[in-house]
Amino acid sequence: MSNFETLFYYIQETSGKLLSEDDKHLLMAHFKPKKLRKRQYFLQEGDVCKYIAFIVKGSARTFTVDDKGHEHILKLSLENWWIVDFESFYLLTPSRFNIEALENLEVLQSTNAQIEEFLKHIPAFSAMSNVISQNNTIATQKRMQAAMIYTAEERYEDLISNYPQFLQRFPQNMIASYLGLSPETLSRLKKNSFK
Amino acid sequence: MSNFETLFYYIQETSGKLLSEDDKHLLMAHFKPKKLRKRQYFLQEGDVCKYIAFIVKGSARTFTVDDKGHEHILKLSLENWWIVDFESFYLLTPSRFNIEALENLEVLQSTNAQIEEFLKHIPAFSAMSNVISQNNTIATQKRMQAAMIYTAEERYEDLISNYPQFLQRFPQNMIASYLGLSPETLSRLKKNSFK
DNA sequence: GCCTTAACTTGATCTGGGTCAAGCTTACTT
DNA sequence: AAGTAAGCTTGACCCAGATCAAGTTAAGGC
Repeated sequence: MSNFETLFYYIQETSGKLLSEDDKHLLMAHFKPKKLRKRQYFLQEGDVCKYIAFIVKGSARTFTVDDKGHEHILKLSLENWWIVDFESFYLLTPSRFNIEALENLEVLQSTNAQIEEFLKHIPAFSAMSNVISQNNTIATQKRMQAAMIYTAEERYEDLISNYPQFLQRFPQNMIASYLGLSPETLSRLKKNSFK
Repeated sequence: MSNFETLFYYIQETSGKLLSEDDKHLLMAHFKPKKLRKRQYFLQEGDVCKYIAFIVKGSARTFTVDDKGHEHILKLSLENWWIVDFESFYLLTPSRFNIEALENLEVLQSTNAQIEEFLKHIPAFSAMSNVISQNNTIATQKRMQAAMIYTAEERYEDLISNYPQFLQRFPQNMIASYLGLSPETLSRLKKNSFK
């Protein structure tokens, strides 16, 4: 499956609508393939996030660095996910986040102006956008709740059942940071859960 | 200003578009005014959230109860906010949340099916919906980040500068729960910040 | 206006998870 | 294949914020 076929398939699956040939040509004209090597940055703190990108292959992390120089991972992303800092992308403000490739990364990227065009002219794209924002609202609410109520151990078990791929694809210290834990705590927690 | 005028004004302000007379009639036909007395529930855990409501007057809290019987407030809502559990509302699943009036509450409520109609037929409504979901995405991302990085004190100061009305309208123990703190901790924290 | 209940404060103590440090393992580099 | 770096584990210690308890203030109900 080519990069674009992956995107087309994703849009149709998510929206429940078909793309016409015209739709596909429009998407192909305005989504640009881009490759990043492991450790390269898709977005750097302080820059405006000009692009939104669809991951065709590889993985990435979105993180901030606090005053003490500690990194905090807010999001881990795999194939068929979007990477972007929405705040910066919509409002054109400098981003507070970094987005870094954790493996060699292949994406299809586009700008805000072009996305507006897609939303206006491609019904499947606009339906997809609604579905995503709906899912997103639900997921963040859940994660919020999880962060408030659950202990470290419960959050780890939650991750295992909701995103088992993460354990294969991301090093443990990244998972720890994503869960808001120190690497040491996650290590100990795993040991105890097998007793 | 009548209940509906408040809603019309809100939609126009948020969307940046005007409502036609037809639009207004459609809204008036399908948003039902409802009053709840202080302590009454708009939504109870386990029920499906059939309505979304626009607060015309009063305030509410969205909270869950954990295994130990402790309440956790996820959201505090005032005039010109919406109350709903999106997950339950969209997916028709039983809600894990309670939504309770903290003051006598006047809302305008509508169902999922009717909202779909508004989105289809009223451009200002659909634009408003996009703006809200955009703001929502940004706000939750910020709150997520805040929860991961900031100390209790920093989160409290953040609340003071972002939502100063909250201090007037909500009792301190509710604010503590919203911030993920025990009432005792918030009390101590306030004392120290005035030293 | 009195009484009950809810909200807030203050102190004493406890604990989950962080921090620091050192050793161990796995995996890229050249 | 050896060398170096990155990731993981384990132990000792520490601290922010929770919990428990008791007293104080404020506010709704009749």
